[in-house]
Amino acid sequence: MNKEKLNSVSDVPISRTGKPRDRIFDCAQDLFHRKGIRGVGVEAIAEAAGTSKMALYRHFDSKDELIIEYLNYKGRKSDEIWAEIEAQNPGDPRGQLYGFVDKAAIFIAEDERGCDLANAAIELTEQGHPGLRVIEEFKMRQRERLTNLCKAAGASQPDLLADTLFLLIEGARVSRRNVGTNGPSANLVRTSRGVIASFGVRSRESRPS
Amino acid sequence: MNKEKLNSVSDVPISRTGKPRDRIFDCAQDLFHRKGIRGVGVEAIAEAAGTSKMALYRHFDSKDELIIEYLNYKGRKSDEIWAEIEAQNPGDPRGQLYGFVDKAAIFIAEDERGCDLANAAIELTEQGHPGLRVIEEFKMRQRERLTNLCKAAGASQPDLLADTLFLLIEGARVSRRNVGTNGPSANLVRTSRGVIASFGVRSRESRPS
DNA sequence: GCAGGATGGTACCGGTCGGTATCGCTATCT
DNA sequence: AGATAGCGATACCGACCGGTACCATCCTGC
Repeated sequence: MNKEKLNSVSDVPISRTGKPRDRIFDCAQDLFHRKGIRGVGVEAIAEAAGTSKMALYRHFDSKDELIIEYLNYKGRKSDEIWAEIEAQNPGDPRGQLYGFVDKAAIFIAEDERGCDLANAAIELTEQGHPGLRVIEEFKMRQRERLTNLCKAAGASQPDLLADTLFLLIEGARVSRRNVGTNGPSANLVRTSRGVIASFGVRSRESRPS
Repeated sequence: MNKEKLNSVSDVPISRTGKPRDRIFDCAQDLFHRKGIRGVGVEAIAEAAGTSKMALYRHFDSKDELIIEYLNYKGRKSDEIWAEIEAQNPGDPRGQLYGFVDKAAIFIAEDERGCDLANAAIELTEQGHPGLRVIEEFKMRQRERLTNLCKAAGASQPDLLADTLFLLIEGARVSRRNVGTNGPSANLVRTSRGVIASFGVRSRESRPS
């Protein structure tokens, strides 16, 4: 149970410039991601941001507020990716659907920590924690968006296809953490493409075996 | 960040009988499951088991050792379920495959906390923590077992089918926690049966639409 | 019946937790 | 130039963290 020291080389603060509030949040966001919400204390956040605990509490009422902002931030980042996919395949829902899977696979391969929202939900064991609502709402939005995309792509059973893809991606993210890059998550693209095709949605460029 | 009090009604100790070591482990196992590894202190475990911290440290060298034993225990419990499925469908790999999915769905619906091994992997952010090895080995074994089952059932691409099911189930477990019972995890059986069928494995009793 | 080991209780260690009070400094605005 | 507000630092609060020392009791095996 050795607590990891703060002073290790990899723990150099991310942001030493900009307004204190931004620096604090940047560091909080990064530390929450890497060490988990319960694995980081407010003191460590303040120190990483090159400031003091008091300055932190001048901008955030409590650690919980920092957590909520962290969760909303991660949700926003994810929304940006959706917009990006749409921009890359304008007016082409099938392309967007395949693009969504490809993008997810890349993100999963790159980040060993998995989904920050899902991780937070596991750490927030306090019943009725306000963060849980944020997470649930985000995931529901994600599911709905995926369903709409499947509908637009002309899938035979759009709701079922959307949930299948949702589960596959969600599973790949946690599996990436548990079993590593060579585990089942490595097959996310193959398996997703197969499922999409089996629901009657064919991509133009590639055809799954 | 209000720490939940130990004295709440739902926190009555699970086991007050039996040998101290067993009582301690029973309580540790239950508390780890409900509040997460980092959410429970050794003192709380000892208290729940109706004993003292010293007694705990007489049986376990450290909290880490307790964690390792917890992880191994959860792995063993899961192995028992495999044996159960085999016993219920002797010599019938196709039945076992469908039985596996059904069983997984039931477990997911019943337990909102998801997979304890996966949850632990998220909480164990200390790099190279011995528990991570236990988790990885278990998940690898699970994957291999599922692959063998898919082979025996005569699936067209057993490795790919196994990984697809693996990801679906893993995803359903975390989704159950994030979005609740009515989320995508509710469709685990439908979606899994569809995938199994699309790999050329038909069940006798039911035929997915 | 007696010895030895396991048990439970209490107090303690240094350290961290989330959160607060009080400094003196400095940058900005008028 | 003077008022104001944000700032960094330090010390502190009660509580808990993982882990240890010590001691009185109690149950067991011989």
